[in-house]
Amino acid sequence: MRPTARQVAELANVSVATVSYVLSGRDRPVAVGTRKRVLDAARQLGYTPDQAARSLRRRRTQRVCLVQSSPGGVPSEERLARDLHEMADMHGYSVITLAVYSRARARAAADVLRSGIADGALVNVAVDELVHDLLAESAGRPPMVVVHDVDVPEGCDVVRTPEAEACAEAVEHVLEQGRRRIAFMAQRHELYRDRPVGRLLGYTTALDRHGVTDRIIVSGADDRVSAYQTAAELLASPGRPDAVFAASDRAAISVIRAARDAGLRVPGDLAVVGVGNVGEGLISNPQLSTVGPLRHDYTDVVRLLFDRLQAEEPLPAREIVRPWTFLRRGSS
Amino acid sequence: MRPTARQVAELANVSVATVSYVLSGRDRPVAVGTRKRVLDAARQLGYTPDQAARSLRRRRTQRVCLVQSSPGGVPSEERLARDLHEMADMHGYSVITLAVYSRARARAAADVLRSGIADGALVNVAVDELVHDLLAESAGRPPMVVVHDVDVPEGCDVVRTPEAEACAEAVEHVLEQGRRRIAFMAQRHELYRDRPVGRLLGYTTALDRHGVTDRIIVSGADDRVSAYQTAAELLASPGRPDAVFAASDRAAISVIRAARDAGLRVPGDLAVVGVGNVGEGLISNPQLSTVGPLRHDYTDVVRLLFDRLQAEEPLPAREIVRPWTFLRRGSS
DNA sequence: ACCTCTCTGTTAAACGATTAACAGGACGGA
DNA sequence: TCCGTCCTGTTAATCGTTTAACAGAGAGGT
Repeated sequence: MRPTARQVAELANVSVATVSYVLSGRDRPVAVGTRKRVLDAARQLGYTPDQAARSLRRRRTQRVCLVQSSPGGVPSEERLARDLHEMADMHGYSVITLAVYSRARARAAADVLRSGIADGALVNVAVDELVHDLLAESAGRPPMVVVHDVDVPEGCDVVRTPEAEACAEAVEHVLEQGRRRIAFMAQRHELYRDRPVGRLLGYTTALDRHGVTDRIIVSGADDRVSAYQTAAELLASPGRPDAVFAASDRAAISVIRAARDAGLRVPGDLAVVGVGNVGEGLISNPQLSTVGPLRHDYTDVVRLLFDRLQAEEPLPAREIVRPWTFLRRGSS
Repeated sequence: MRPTARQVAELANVSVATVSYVLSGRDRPVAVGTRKRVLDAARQLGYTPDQAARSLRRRRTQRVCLVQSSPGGVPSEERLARDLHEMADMHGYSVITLAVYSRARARAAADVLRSGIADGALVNVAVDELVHDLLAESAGRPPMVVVHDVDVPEGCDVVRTPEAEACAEAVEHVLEQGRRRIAFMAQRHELYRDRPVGRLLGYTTALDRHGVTDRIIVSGADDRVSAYQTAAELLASPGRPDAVFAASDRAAISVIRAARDAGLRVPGDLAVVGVGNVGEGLISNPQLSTVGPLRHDYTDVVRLLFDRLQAEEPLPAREIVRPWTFLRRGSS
């Protein structure tokens, strides 16, 4: 059996209250001799306060929740996870990860959050429906920071990213090079929507503006291997495109590889643009043109959450806009 | 304030015990009419049982902990995380992620685990010291599954991977091609040990067996970009190697790129072998020779943990060996 | 009529920590 | 001497849920 505060108290010859005052890090004064006896006893027994009991009483779990489409994932999510973990460690919080990849899971996750498993949540899910299911009936508890372009309930902060406009800029750039057969390689979730969103929206917007009606939309941007295969097929087809705008950098890099393996010159025969501004784009050959955030770290986003956790009284809803930009490099 | 069982009980005109019997999913019989009243009241109030209170009373958290070097990370860890999340979801568990990247963090993580934050843990940390710090004084609570070649205390399962032998095989393969200037690109943690371990051990073993004394050990296998830079420098140096054994596939792929960008033929001028057998190796040009696991999923490992959680009485310690093999492909 | 079951609900004691309220001693000032 | 204050420790209520133990009402057998 794990040792309890009671056993520490008996060994140190004090009451459990005193044990708690010594170990809970509150500012209740305790005589140095007593404090030492308690600390020694605690060490001797290997005592660590029970989290469940502490959470129940304090009404704080010292945990934050990261809600993602998948555990791990693309580099940008990885960075978000890292920044969250780092700040959590600094503040003595643990991180609980919820993977939300279906509506059923989204509803389950909403329940889990409502059950008080964490003091706050950082929601980084791209799909509208899933975000809605998560937020429905949440009524701002626990407080959340939502990284998505969506209406949030009271008690939530939101981080918006105007991806579409930056993507449109990138596509217009290749249009201005005179290219007309421009393909878009989409992420799966973009294809199953009633209207274009995000990166796909940027693509269609740019084509609309230039009066180009020819649309070549393929899937494959979700992982490297399927991106390569899709690109290989696309480039071998009769109406081969002269530009590919891929919804992720890792996909775009696969497109470059497929193009070179097919004997095409980049950007001569084929312009390639990715999304994400990942470091890997700098070591591809040629270097990858990309659309991405101006800042790579998510400390501002994470701080939003911890500000709310630290605050004594409810904070007003806040909003962050993370600007994106088009970076022309060698591949276009 | 969140609704409690007490409020549900009042609304349904029953006692809190009955509410608990209805909602906790135990097999205590409750009359259908009563059950319905309780369910209706719970739904109406949006009631979800408080996790902290439930955990305290049941002495189970319904949580498992994943301890990793970094949140997210390399593809193989990603797969482990995914498999863990999937099985956790199936069993109604949540996953809590602990990032352990220093001894201080390892000790902190050990405390957190001892505080009963989760019912069990899956430890996937490569560095000996960190694993030791984690397991020290743990005394098998909570039960853990350790993916590392280490002695584990009672109540822990261990998953061993004979990486070194498979890596030696790969290096011997390039030795048999007559190559003698074979470089090893290491992960950071391998370089700060008093004796060679894992992949580095395989490398030195193979060279020893063939009487080759020439050792070229560089770092850079931790991420793509530094791998590329390290390789570019290495290949431009006077005593250029004729083979590179990289401790990860992503690093190896960067080496191939660097070689081709430097005008070298692979495998003619330079043989390249990676570690991990990642899907990306199949779309590189040439395809990447690699050392890796025969099976890619970690369901067997994850099951080890959940068997232990499900078991009524303590289970005997178990051990899994995950075989590795050398896969010769185009790059060597 | 009486006893025994079964069925279904309630009472109340945990679980282990936190913390408001209290208490006793020491000390100093008037 | 008396009173107020500070210092340090204890008592006991509380957080919300679970669950063992109990209790009352019918049913059914003898």
